[in-house]
Amino acid sequence: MESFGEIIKKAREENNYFLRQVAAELDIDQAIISKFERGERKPTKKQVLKFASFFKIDKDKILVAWLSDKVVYDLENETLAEQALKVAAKKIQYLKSHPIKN
Amino acid sequence: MESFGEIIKKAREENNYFLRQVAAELDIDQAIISKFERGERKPTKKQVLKFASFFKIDKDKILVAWLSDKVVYDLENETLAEQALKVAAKKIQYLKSHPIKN
DNA sequence: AAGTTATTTGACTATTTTTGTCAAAACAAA
DNA sequence: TTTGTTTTGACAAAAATAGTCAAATAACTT
Repeated sequence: MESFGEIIKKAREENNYFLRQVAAELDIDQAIISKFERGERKPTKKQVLKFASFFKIDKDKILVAWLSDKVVYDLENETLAEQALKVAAKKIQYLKSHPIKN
Repeated sequence: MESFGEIIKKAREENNYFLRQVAAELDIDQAIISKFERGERKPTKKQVLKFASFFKIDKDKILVAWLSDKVVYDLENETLAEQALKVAAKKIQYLKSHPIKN
């Protein structure tokens, strides 16, 4: 149940990298990575995948962390968050069973 | 499990309004309302509440529809949607039990 | 079918939000 | 203090979202 930021910070520390080094490797400003780690900014999907491949983090794991962070962001400070999640689950279920829309 | 658009379209039709009239009442361009009804655009929270009060729709109901639409939007086309939702639920649960952050 | 009214579409602009860059401040280790 | 790392914040750039409007389309009505 980790956040994206926790995952990449842990990975960075376990692999003994400085922000500067990761920044150079991934070509992302180190200030931004610092913000990612602390959840102050949210990465793009492309950036998420860069981290996954560099640190060899399971793609699904990191994507789930990232996606769920986005959802949490949408719902935080909303008292109806839980209800909304349940309804969202049903809607997604529905969309899955009913093929495409276009 | 309705979407925001379905709710307001139904309300408009049941109350026998033309888009033009709702647009005038709520001071929202009718083209935009047309797009709301068909899910082509997403309203702001303020707009959602305008609709609720004008049509006397239960606030919670319409807000849940709106919030869940947003979540669905975040997750659509993502195969990990269900997993992300579950994790998001846990995270929100956690945030609720653990007071404020600031 | 023609005329009238309602809805939808799309091009355009404006506004807001998000993203990236950079240097300086703050922090940590020695 | 000196050196090295991380964090912060101001700013610019870019992208996403929102609003406006007129014309096209669709739906009624006669």
